[in-house]
Amino acid sequence: MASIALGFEAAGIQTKDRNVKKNKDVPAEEHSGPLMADVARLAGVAISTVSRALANPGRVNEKTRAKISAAAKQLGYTPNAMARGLRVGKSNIIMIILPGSLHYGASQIIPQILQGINRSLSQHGYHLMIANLDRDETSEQHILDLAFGGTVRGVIIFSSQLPVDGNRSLADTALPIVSLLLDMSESSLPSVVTNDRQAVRQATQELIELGHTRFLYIAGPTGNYHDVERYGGALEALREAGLSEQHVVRSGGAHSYQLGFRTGVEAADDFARLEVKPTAVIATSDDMAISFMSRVQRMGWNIPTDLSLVSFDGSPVCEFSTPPLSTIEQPVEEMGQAAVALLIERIEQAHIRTATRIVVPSRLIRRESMAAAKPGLNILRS
Amino acid sequence: MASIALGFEAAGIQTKDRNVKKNKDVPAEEHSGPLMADVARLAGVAISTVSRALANPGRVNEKTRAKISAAAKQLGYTPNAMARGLRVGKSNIIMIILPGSLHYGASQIIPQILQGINRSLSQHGYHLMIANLDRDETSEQHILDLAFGGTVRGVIIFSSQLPVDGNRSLADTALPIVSLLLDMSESSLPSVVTNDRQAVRQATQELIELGHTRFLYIAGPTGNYHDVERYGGALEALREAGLSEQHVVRSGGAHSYQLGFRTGVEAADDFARLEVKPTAVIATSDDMAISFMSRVQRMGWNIPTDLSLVSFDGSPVCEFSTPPLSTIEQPVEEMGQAAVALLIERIEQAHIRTATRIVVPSRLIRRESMAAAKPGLNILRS
DNA sequence: TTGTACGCGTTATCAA
DNA sequence: TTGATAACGCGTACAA
Repeated sequence: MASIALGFEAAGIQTKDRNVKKNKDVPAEEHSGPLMADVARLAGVAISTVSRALANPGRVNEKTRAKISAAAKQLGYTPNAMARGLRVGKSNIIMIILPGSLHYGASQIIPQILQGINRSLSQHGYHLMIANLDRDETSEQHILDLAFGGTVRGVIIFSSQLPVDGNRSLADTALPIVSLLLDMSESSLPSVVTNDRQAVRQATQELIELGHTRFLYIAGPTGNYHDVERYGGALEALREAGLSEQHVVRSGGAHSYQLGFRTGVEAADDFARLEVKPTAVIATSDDMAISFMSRVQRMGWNIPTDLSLVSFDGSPVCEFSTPPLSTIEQPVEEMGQAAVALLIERIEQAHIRTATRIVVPSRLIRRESMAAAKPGLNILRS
Repeated sequence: MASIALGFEAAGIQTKDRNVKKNKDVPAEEHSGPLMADVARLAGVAISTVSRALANPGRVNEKTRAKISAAAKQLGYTPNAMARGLRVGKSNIIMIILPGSLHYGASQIIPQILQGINRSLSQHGYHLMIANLDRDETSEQHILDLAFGGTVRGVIIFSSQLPVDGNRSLADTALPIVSLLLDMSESSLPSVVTNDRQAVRQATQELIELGHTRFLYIAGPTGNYHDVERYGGALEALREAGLSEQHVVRSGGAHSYQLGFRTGVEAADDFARLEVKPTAVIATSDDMAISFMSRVQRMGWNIPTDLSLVSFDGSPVCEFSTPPLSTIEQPVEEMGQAAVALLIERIEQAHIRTATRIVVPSRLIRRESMAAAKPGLNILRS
């Protein structure tokens, strides 16, 4: 016991002498921290006992366990993750694949997602590695190296494409994969999504209740999952109200969501050119709504008097535009948590193979940008 | 050669039989991809030759190299990163430590930083792992486990505190560490920063040239590095112009940058209470400026007629506020690249030990929120 | 309950 | 230029 109270060096433990006794084939001395063998020596037990004491504290005598953990603490021992990983054939690193360009303007979904996911993962003892899926070959190779090289234990994918390179495809991995925000459950990937369609439908319904009958829809990239869902939701609401598809004008569709500001600016120009002006605008991202509003206000229109506006994302900044913007807030934190839960379930119970879809509902935040339609205008158009 | 043209299974290579011949102590069959031994067998060479061919292609006969890489490709072989890492005592994972709460409102610095860093790292063959430094013990432990457990090879820190837990402190690591955005070069950490001080000084100078002599400064958390620098810059400009410290009123200081919107709202209230109104406002984040502007506009002040406004961060959304906001854009991408360059230099040439400081200049984007001071008011106050 | 011995998949040394 | 072999640090089946 006395020796345990002593310092690392003072205890006569020569950590370094493991490099002396076999003076051949010594790799670069990078890590060089105390080893399990050092802990064992200091505690006066075998290495395997140390291993057990640290991993299965129950399967070792309480007294020796205490001795060992004291020794470990004294030495500042940290187990080598790669050695453990190699031995058990697992790692505790989760990879999240992000779309190439992260620049989402006002929206904070990416950092929020990372935050939420990382927090959940930490609680379960996992770490988060990020990978960017640019559309070049190198980045796909990197991702596949990570997946097939045993570095990562599971994947959260936040992008539509599964990376492929030569023979290798992420789809062929034995690794658990969960799709986030994008519903890929039909490709048998468990997915965590929000109810884009229903949220837009509800927002449209509210606009209709406010007397609006002519809409401008500012679209995301044509064919994109989110855009299809959101536009579909708007159309559903129109149909329910007995309004034909003629009552909505589409703008946008040419740019990715990353170029939302530009899309909004162009939509404002489209709006200016319309002979029959809509009285309500549904933008599929806050960026679009913000730049659109900025431009149409400059052109002389008043929001919400002339034009109501609602958008998607729930960016905090929407509260401070003039007027404050109504927006559909995505439950980013919860989605991240759900994705992690799904993933960990698959990791720890490998037999689960059925595709799952978890829907975490979005929430409309009503602000001043939504108001009753100008009576005159709508009567004119009906 | 014929066999190389065959498929993996068809070539008679029984990958699995390595589990048969020694039927004891078989770890969980997680990875189970082709091994270097499989490649060697298919190519008809020794394992060590495969290793060389893949790592040092120069030191092996071109003909065998081709044979080996063909076999590797055919099998879809990916080297096991943990085995390699264990052997060479290095990993190729870089950890970035982010502050606990990432929610920065309109600013996009975090995703931009991650993007820039990840891109640079990928080019050098490294991967990025993120760690959140919440102020709880667990997150510090996680970070230290990563650092001392050999998982990571270097650290980029984007937070003021170095994690500590018991005996262990990140400061004691042999790992290369680079500080980003925060100047920690005096604590002998190489740092990549921007010229906060000078950028604010320049912006203040421009305001003075526009005739402004009374300022409201909306502060970040009191004592924070960025705030000290930025406020210092403002004061320097005042002094140069022969204006005393009396000419600037401070607001804020109570909240972190994450609560920038709130800080701005409170600053608007402070502004309303002031008997002598400043004619120019310097906000230390875009969030503060945005919410401040929203509130004072609602109170009836006009920007920029009554009040000029400039802020810090360069959020894209500033272009679309009404009026468009002048803001100091931080060169986030370049800073990330510089940090990576610094880090990799330290990794690959371990002897470098002098602290370095790289300053990447910020750039003022002038927009309509900055205009000439109302002549009357300033004459009144001079 | 503890110790011995072996192997995880790779790289590096040495000899051929 | 290539092949046999010994580590890297840890976990685990088995014997004690």
